[in-house]
Amino acid sequence: MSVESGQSSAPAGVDEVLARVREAGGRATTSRRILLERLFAEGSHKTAEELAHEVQRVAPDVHLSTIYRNLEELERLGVVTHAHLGHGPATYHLATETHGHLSCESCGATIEAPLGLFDGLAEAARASFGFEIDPRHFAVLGHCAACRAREAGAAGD
Amino acid sequence: MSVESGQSSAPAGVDEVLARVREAGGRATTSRRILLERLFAEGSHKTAEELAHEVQRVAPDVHLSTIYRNLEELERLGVVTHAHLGHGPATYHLATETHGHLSCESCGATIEAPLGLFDGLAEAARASFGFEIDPRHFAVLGHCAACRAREAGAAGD
DNA sequence: GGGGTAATAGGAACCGTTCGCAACAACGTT
DNA sequence: AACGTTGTTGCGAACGGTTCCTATTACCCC
Repeated sequence: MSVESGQSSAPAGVDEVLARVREAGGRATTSRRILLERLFAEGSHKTAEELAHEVQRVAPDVHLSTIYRNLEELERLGVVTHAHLGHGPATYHLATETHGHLSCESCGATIEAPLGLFDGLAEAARASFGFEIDPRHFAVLGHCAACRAREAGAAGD
Repeated sequence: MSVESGQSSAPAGVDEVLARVREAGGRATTSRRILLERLFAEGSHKTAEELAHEVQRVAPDVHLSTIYRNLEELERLGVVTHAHLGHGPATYHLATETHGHLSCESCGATIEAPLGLFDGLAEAARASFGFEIDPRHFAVLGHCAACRAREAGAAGD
């Protein structure tokens, strides 16, 4: 059971995505192009607002709601995914970057973990409940090494 | 490393909790008592709004913000915890009921999983990143057996 | 039972996100 | 290259969930 319904492998560039957008009956608008450029630029886990600011540096009139709408559409096309890393806004990144998330409840740091890390839980959940976990959409919370050290040392807990 | 910091074991009844509230300089108000009665009544994973409705059946003037404030206070005292089971509002339950959560992205069903289920992931995360997971606060999302069967059959995916 | 103060009702404010609408602009057609 | 179609945009209002503010209430200690 692999993930291959509809869109084959994810496109490697802005123009390819825009071509796909047009195939789907959409239009290659400037705001969409600029947003895609930002998404293809390095640095994952950007919130809609961060992306909006980046886009607005180039095209100041692009509205936040446009960012949301475009992200939604790109997600529908399988180009983009979002992840919830804890409280606060969702973060968006290219669907090509596939990984799970570990997010520190103390400092907010996020670890991108290979999906293999979750195999143990995946098997256990499958065996016990027939439940198939997906560690990509919601992060698994906890405490990172640094914060654990700090907390253990300080509180004497 | 067990969980035993601060407050010893959780109290077993409304009055014990109220006693603890008073010890901490708080007051045993009626809204607080009624809320606690609702929390000790069976049925976990209630949202603040659901609890508000239940409380208001007895005391119609209790305001939602009061519910939130009391839940916050009770959480500070270690009596109550909340969990995020996906999108939507947080759910609250007594801190005595300790378990992780598996939540279905398709149907929203929530499985209360014994913490042992997460041992595999816990070890892997510890070994790879020094990260200590906490599966209680945020659910691990995925797809439950029923939805998987339905989706596999229907979509032919 | 009176005084000090924690807690309350009520509502406004907040954040992240979605929606409705009139104006716009991308694209295929001519 | 102008045209019409219609997907898209900007804008603001609305939304759900939660927190904050303020005057008033009611607990509790004495």
